[in-house]
Amino acid sequence: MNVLPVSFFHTQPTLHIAKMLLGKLLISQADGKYTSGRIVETEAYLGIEDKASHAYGNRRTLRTEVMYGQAGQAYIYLCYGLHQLLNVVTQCSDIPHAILIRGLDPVGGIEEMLMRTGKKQVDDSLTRGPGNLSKALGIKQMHNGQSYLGPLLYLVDDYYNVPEKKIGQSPRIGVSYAQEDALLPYRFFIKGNPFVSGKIRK
DNA sequence: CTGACGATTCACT
DNA sequence: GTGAATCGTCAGC
Repeated sequence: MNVLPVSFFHTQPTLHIAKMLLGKLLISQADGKYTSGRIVETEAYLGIEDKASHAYGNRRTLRTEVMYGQAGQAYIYLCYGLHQLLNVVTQCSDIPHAILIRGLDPVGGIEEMLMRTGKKQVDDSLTRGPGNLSKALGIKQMHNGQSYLGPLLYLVDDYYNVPEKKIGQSPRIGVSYAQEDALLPYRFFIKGNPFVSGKIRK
């Protein structure tokens, strides 16, 4: 059981980090409660040269500033005015890479997740998809800029092993606006896991 | 200041 | 398969 060190987030390529995050534990603290899940789906956004990234073309605004900051922070983006999307900032300052967490296998605090989402029992939709998992974990704007080394957010290696042959790769979801970059295979997922979103799950 | 729009989800046809 | 919900952000005026 080991909290990932800050070096994990800047000493290897972002695409590699996105793949390595599969199987890691994500823990959140909100309203004094801890909830956690195992990451089963991620997407990489490679900053200034990636048309799907908010930082494409080196666009630096109040919103994107977090991505230009230190590795290992959370970048949280309000999508469609409804959904908080949870990212991990990677690479050194001024290189605005990020990884979107898109799917979690629930592990701890499931009762709290059910309360937050208003569900009566666990089903695949509890933490499948970036909007759903943020709701279940209680992710809000207050988590923007928080470190994944704690105390509100943690990424933990509990030595859960994801075999290479269980890892799938595909284009990212919902980024058709990014033209040719929409086809880049920057999405990673654990094959067959029910908490992976989208159609391509194996 | 204004308008268009989105890294989504869910209910409904 | 289609459309509504819903609001912060950003480019352009």
